[in-house]
Amino acid sequence: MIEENELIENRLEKLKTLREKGADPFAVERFDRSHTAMQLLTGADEIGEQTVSAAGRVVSMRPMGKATFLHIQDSTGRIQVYIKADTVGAETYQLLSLVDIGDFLGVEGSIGKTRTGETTIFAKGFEVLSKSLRPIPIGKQKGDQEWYGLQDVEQRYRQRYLDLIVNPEVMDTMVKRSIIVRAIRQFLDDEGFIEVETPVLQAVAGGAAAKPFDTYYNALNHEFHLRISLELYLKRLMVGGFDKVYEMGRVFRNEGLSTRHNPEFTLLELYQAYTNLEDMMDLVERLFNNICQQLYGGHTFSYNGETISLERPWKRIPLLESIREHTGIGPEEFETLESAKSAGVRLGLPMDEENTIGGIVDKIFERFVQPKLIQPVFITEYPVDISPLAKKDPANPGMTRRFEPYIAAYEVGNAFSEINDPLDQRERFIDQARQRATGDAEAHPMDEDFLRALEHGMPPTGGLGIGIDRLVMLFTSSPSIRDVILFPQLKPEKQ
RNA sequence: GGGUCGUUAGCUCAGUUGGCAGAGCAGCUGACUCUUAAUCAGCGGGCCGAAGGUUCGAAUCCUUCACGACCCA
Repeated sequence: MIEENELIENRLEKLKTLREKGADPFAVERFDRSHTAMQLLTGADEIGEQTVSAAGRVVSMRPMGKATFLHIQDSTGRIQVYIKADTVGAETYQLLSLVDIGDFLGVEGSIGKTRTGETTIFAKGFEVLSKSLRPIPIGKQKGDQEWYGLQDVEQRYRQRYLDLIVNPEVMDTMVKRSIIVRAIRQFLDDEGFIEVETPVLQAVAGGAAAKPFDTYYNALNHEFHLRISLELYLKRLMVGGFDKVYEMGRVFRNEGLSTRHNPEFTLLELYQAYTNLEDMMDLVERLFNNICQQLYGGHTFSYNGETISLERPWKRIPLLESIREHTGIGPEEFETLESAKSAGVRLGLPMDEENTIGGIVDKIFERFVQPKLIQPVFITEYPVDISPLAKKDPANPGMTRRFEPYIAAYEVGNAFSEINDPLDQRERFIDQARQRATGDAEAHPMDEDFLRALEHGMPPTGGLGIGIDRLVMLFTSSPSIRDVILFPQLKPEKQ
């Protein structure tokens, strides 16, 4: 449905005329390109006299009577085209008056430079390959400073295709996202990991502290949930005999939206038998350096003006030590719930809803420590009550063998030596059920099927999870998760 | 969930104390055969997010709602 609008009517009229002249743009099926815009711009000298062809969207037009300059844009860049009535013939030239900014044009000609030195296709002919019936809000520079383009963030998200046409940095970020994902797969494949796929629809959604999306499967007459993590199914595979597995997939959490949260996001989880969390730290360091190498050719990159160095080894510091460092409150104050609460109150945090020591520690850390963690650091030793799937630390009562890597104040992962003691795991689930009963909707649900798997025996295993979206934010200096997701969640428009 | 801000032409934005709704870009008509997101002359284009209220008079003030951004929980 196209609403009445003068601009659209004009273009519909032009389309009609093109069709009458036997140049129906929508009848075209293919066009042979010899080069991309970038290849023409960088390789003009080697190309020499030969005839080239290129295609793209018209992004600017400067008609000057019987000659016209325009730019076409493809996924690699923009190149100028010069079309002269004498060269292409008067009849063909007249078709140009039916071309609008936004249309797709195929051009054939020779490459050269204009008087002012811009590399340009001097057209011998052209073809309209598709017509844009709605105006494209392509920006324009007037004088030194005035820019016009697509600014409205809501429209940029709802109509991302326009954003991609108009704002080149969006395409750039998404290409980097692809490079990162590819680097991860390549790295893990080279390390001998097997990529697997596990169910998205789950009867029990576990593996993380989050509320799931609920749905209903008619054929089985049963309620299901969209997964909130990959963890419990991948561990079942460790029971089954995989030594090294990973999955990179979409998970869903029924939570609010923010610059760091989208309800669906991409999670990488991997598990490696016979390794512990020190091995996972080693893997994280190597993986991040590998990504950085592929993106920027070294082990440093810039995040919002800060230079981040991924050089190994990264600093390691226990969670409670990091809190002491930044608040002066020592580990001894977190031994009882009462003193932990009073420490929180002393720091000015509301403590009404907190009912576990781990919860209070988490809150204080997030507020006072996390923002300071710019260079890479592994925070280690997390309290048992907020780590229901991590092995207890025998040397450190109340703590688990767990770490989270932080870079540029981002939590970029979560890893631990996995619990493989089914008796311990059952106790943790029971404890979580107690928290759930007191109103914590995010406490981990009991999962008897998973416990049964553990009871068959799982080797000692190191596990690691990495949020891909935040990783991309980190490596592309993106302030919002919406900048790294092509179609971020929005409320539907009213009809 | 709470707070702050935003929503005006296709796009980017002005709009004074409440007094005829504007500009640039693009669009249309014309001129122009090396322009630099051209230049020159002219012309169109609006449910001012929605609904209610105050007022002689509302884009502007008040209320509610919708959508979005940022901050906080």
